[in-house]
Parts: sequence; C-alpha cells; structure tokens
Amino acid sequence: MPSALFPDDIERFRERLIDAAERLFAEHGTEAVTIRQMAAELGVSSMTPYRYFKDKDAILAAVRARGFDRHAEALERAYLDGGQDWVARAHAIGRAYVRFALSNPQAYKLMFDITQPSERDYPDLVRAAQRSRRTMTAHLQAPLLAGRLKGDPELIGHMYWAALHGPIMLAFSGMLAASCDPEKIIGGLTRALDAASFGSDDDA
Amino acid sequence: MPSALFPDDIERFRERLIDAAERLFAEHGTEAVTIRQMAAELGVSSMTPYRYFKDKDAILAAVRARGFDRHAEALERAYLDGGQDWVARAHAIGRAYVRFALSNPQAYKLMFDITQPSERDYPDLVRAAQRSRRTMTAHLQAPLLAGRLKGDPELIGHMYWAALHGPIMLAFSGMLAASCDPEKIIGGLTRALDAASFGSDDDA
DNA sequence: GTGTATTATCTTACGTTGTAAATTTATGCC
DNA sequence: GGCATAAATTTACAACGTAAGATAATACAC
Repeated sequence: MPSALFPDDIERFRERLIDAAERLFAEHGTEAVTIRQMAAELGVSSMTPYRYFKDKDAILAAVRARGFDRHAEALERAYLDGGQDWVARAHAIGRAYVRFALSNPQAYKLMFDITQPSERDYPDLVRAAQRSRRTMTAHLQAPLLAGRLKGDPELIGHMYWAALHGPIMLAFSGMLAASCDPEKIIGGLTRALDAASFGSDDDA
Repeated sequence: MPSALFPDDIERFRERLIDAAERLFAEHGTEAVTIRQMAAELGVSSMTPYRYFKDKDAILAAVRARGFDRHAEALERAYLDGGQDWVARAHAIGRAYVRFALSNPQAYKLMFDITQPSERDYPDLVRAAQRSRRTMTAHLQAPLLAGRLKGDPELIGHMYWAALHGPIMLAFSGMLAASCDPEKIIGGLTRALDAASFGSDDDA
C-alpha cells in the first residue's frame, strides 16, 4: 500500500486516532483502553498506530494537548465576546472556564490529571497547556494598566484560576458534601476575590 | 504453615503490605508497581496478597484510606493545639493542611486522584475521606454560634477547602508559572476569604 | 502416635497488555 | 518487468493481574 505518505495524510491519520482515543478514554478511562482497541476502531492492525505515535503515552499526550487547545479556545471566545468592560469580561472568562470543565469533565480530568508523567517530553502538550494558562492572566493586563487592579496581575490571575480549579477538582473527586455544588463555591470565592482585588462586589 | 490465622495476624499482614505499597507507590507510581513487587518486598509469593486483599484496587483503596486518616489526624492535632481563638485555630488548620499536602505530595496526590474508580466499594476509604472533609467545616460551628460568621458554615468551609486544594493541585500538575508558588496564592485567597467571611484581615 | 480435615501458602497456568522484530505487500522509478 | 522503498501486518515476547490447582503445616479425633 505505501507510497511515501504525505504530511497531510500523516496529520489526518493522527487526528482520526486522537478522535478515537478521546472517545474511548472518556468512556472507559485511559488505563482500560488498549492500543489494539484504538487500532480496531480505525480498522487497522494493532501496530499501525506506532507508525504515527511513539507509544501509548504519546497518544495520551496528544489527547491532553487537544483538550488544552479546546479549553483555551473557549476562553478566548469568551474574552472576545465579553464586551468592553473588563470586569464583565473577566466574569465571562470565568463562566466559560467552569462551563468547559463541567460539560467536558473527562477532558478536564485528563488535562489536569496529576498522575501523568512529566509532560516535558511533549512540546505540543506544553505549548497547549501554556496557552490555557496565559489566557487566565492576560486579560488582567488592561485593568492593571488602568490602575484598577491592586497587586500583581499574574498572582491575581492564579488566584482566580485556583478559585475555579479547586471546587471543580473537589467535585470531580467526589469530595463535596451533597449540599455543596461547585458553582456555589465558585460564586462565593470569586465574590470574595472581586472585593479584595477591585473593591467592587458585582454579582456573577 | 497455617493454623487458623488470628484476626490480629491478618491485620498485621495487611498493615505490612500497606506500608510496602505506600512506599512503592510513592516511589514509582501506582501503575508501575506490581503485586509481585509488593509480595517480594514482604518475602512472600505473588499470590499471598490475594488472601488479604481482594485485588490490586483494594490495596490502593487501603493506601488512600490511610492517607486520609493521617491527613485528618494532622488537622485535628492542629485544631487541638490551635488555642482558644477560633480565627487563629482556623488558620492553624489551614497551615496544617498545606503542610501535609506539600510534605506528603504522593499521599495527597493519591488521595485526591481523580482517575480512581468510584470509591463506593470501599467503606473504609469512604469513612476516612469523610473524616477529612468534616474536619474542614466542623471548626466553623463555634464562630457561627457566636454570630461572627456571615453565611452557611458548610459552604464557607468548602470555600476555604477549595482555596487550599486549588493551588495545591495546580502546583502538582505543574501548571503554575515559575513566579507563583502555591503558598503565595493560598495566602491571597485566604485573606480575601477572611475579609468576606469575618470582616477581619488578619495576616496568616 | 496416626489419620484426617482444614487452611495458609506456593506453584502453575492463562488471557491480555505494550511493543520489538520480522514479514508481507503495495507503490514509484529504471 | 524488476527492484528499491516504505507502509502495514503478522508474529513473538516479556510482564502483568489473577484463577485454579498443588503443597504443606497445623488442630483435633481416636
């Protein structure tokens, strides 16, 4: 069958395999999914994926990178659609963050899975993750320049980020009491942060 | 060799195996550690652990439960040593929480590992996890009764909890910018929460 | 003491996994 | 047509979790 695969063909196959892996991972968890299954899903033999990915870890890294990319896209869209007021924009980004996490729980879990090996070997993953991170702090530059923000924007961005991530992760690990849903916790936290950082107490 | 194992013997073996598993998991990660390794560590054959634990998952659940128990103990100790002032006591608990997580990162990661199967099959794990959770909210009953706390103590407890958990988990997943360490983020978050919940702005 | 039932432990065995190595098969060029 | 090339498959293997069977050491009946 072969005749010097075009780069496009390679990319197409990789995407198809990532599609399948994403779906299977979400359905059964990364450990339960075998390379043989993914190959069968594409109708190829068990070893064909190895022509396109170093090993199973590389496939997982690709799926995680896609998750970060989609995540960053969702946040960037919220930023662009958020209007001119940067407080409203910040809240829009936060809402988009939570919406992404709660409606793509498997993707989010995979992205922030603490048990994954150091992602340093996967440049695409590192880049995608940094893109998500940057989005969480970049939008605070404007209020900083306007003198409306007290303190280091990077630190404050991380505080908001953690205020979203914490409740989401507690919810995902099944640790929240029945009476507490993550959005309520996030609401309280972000209000407290708003008051501390801006002096306002907008509802959001 | 056998003569109707006494319950004490059973418990002793289980503890020894959990010891070994805890150490090996911390060193190599749960996936990389095999039952054969744990057995070898105790000088028994590969199948002996199965007499004491249903399967590998049950061993993992036992290690996680021990993590939660140690965690709860550390928090309870901080509560008891925290003096009479409940603001100081709350801060002491928070500091103990962070200290535990940062000095036992592997245990903490295992406890809050999102990829673990629903822990519902392991009553000991559920009990240990609930003990940790309760400790995070119980100490707020006193200020509530004293009329010093504005709002639902369970919700507020979860807010503080999430404010610790979020930065810790971001740090563990390698997501924090170089300039941001988790303790700085936690400091900012808890100060904001203190102001919102108590009206004070104690430094801690 | 001998025999027998009991039961903790060990040995063996199986199906599945990730993946290395060898093999097949299809293409483009002479 | 035949040969180099490279994609895909087949085969093979070590390691895993664990089921099943074999072993051995005790407790008790007599």
